[in-house]
Amino acid sequence: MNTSATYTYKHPRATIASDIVVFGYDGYQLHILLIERGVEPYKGMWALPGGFMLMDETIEECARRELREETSVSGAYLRQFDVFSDIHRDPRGRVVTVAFLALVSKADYHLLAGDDASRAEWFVHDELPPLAFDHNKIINEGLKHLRDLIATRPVVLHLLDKRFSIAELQRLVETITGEEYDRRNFQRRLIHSNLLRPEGTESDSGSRPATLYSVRPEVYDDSDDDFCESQNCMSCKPEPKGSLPDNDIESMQGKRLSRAMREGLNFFKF
Amino acid sequence: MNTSATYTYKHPRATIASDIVVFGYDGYQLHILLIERGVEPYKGMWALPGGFMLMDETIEECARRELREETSVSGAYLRQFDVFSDIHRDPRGRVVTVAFLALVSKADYHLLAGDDASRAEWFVHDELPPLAFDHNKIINEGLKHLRDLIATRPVVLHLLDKRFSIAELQRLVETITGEEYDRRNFQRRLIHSNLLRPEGTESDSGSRPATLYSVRPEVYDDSDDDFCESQNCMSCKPEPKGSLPDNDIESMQGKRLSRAMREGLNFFKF
DNA sequence: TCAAAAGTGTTTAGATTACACCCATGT
DNA sequence: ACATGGGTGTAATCTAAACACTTTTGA
Repeated sequence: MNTSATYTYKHPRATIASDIVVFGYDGYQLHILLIERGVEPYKGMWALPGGFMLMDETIEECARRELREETSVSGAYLRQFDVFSDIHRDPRGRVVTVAFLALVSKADYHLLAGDDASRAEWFVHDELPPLAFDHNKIINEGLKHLRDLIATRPVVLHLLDKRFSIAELQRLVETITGEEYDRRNFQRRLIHSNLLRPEGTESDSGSRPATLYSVRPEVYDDSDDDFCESQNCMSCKPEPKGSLPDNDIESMQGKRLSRAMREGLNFFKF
Repeated sequence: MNTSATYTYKHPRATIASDIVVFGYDGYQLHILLIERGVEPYKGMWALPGGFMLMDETIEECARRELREETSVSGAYLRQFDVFSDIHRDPRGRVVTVAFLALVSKADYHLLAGDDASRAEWFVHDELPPLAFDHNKIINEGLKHLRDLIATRPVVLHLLDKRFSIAELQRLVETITGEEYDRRNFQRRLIHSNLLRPEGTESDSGSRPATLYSVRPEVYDDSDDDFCESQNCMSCKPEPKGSLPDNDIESMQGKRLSRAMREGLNFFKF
């Protein structure tokens, strides 16, 4: 834009930015997406994708744009989770950053560094390099938030590939919550949950191939970046009234489902 | 300060503010604290307490300061819950606001309007006057957040007076969640929860006086504006090892407590 | 002695856990 | 045929909901 223009105000103002903690899952390990900074400060160091808010965009739009520009990731599930405003958190001056969480399947993206980023790479979530700014703190809070979220909403599903096995999902939930669950109970719970639709089977594998599932599209409604608030969310309606999808509730060995199950919520609070 | 000084930057900047949704409970109804604006814009209209962030304070400090200056409320439980950044949300220009939740017992405060506020008053949470800016939206999100929070953390306890009856607590939980619970089950659950300590009884009442309780101080640790993360939180330790407080778990009619109960979490998800 | 709200005990439906077992595949 | 992980059935345990009943106060 205009490089010589300046902007003058009666009171000092901080700068507003967004930083995004992008979680990616590959069926085995939870990763975090980092960029190598191409400009000062902290040039050459790893950092979270993010950047300054423009005057004609909301902070959500800012997060989405920066993510796209710096890493080529687009269309991800995004959710604001905290604000960091320590006075000296940025050597350039007063910068207040709004932290976002993004959840994607690693398989969905080919990373392409751009803009202020000279590289963009996935790191296993607990093997991170030294980070610029207070990004370590931001990531820690992001992990905490993800743990909280998983107990309330089926957000983890965003981390899975289009088609996935229940074992993959279990590994994911276990790394996030830090607990272990009985393989067999976990399986039954999910198969009967009405959240998933079977869709083919694994190829190779050295053992019996697992059934692959996809998430019933009605389960999430991202229009508001939130779950289960649409009228069409079958998993959320107490009584679907009409005929049920494949997994007929009543046909299941005569056992009834828990309320939590029927509602498709509170899934991963084991 | 210096009234003629100006501040010049190379890029345009938004202003950062905080707004606080203060919830107050009086044993019967949930209230929200509003101020009458004493300055333009929206002069004379009701609004949330809040204001611009200064350069030498964090956004949390800003929220606390504005709350004190405009309403004289101090020492409340405060928690950031959302950021509002719509481009035209403030007629004065681009203002991004960080929304906070505050939880207090109405009895603890004598309101005293000050600063930009000409009046400060409590309103029943579902009988609010027309509000300035997008404050209606902020309050709605605040209520949603409170509902989410209550299922995860025992935050409601902050809304109660030092000493309270279980009936008061039940009314509170019911207005927040919008559900009704069996009085007797609710009672037992809480009495056996290990969260409360009996402390005298109600006076007058027209019927059998209720036992009053106070919250065991170990239950919350506000140092980080968060619960149950201190080493001293007895309710959170899986096995307190030593001797238990009054409410000995094993002595309770031989019935064991649920994990949720023992941990003192997930209390109000009925 | 009655109304009104506090508080206790017990039953039962149903949800979760633990675990034995069978199945399908590659080597 | 055996190792490996996928998937099913079921008994035992635990939890939460429903509700009858007793207690304590003021009028």
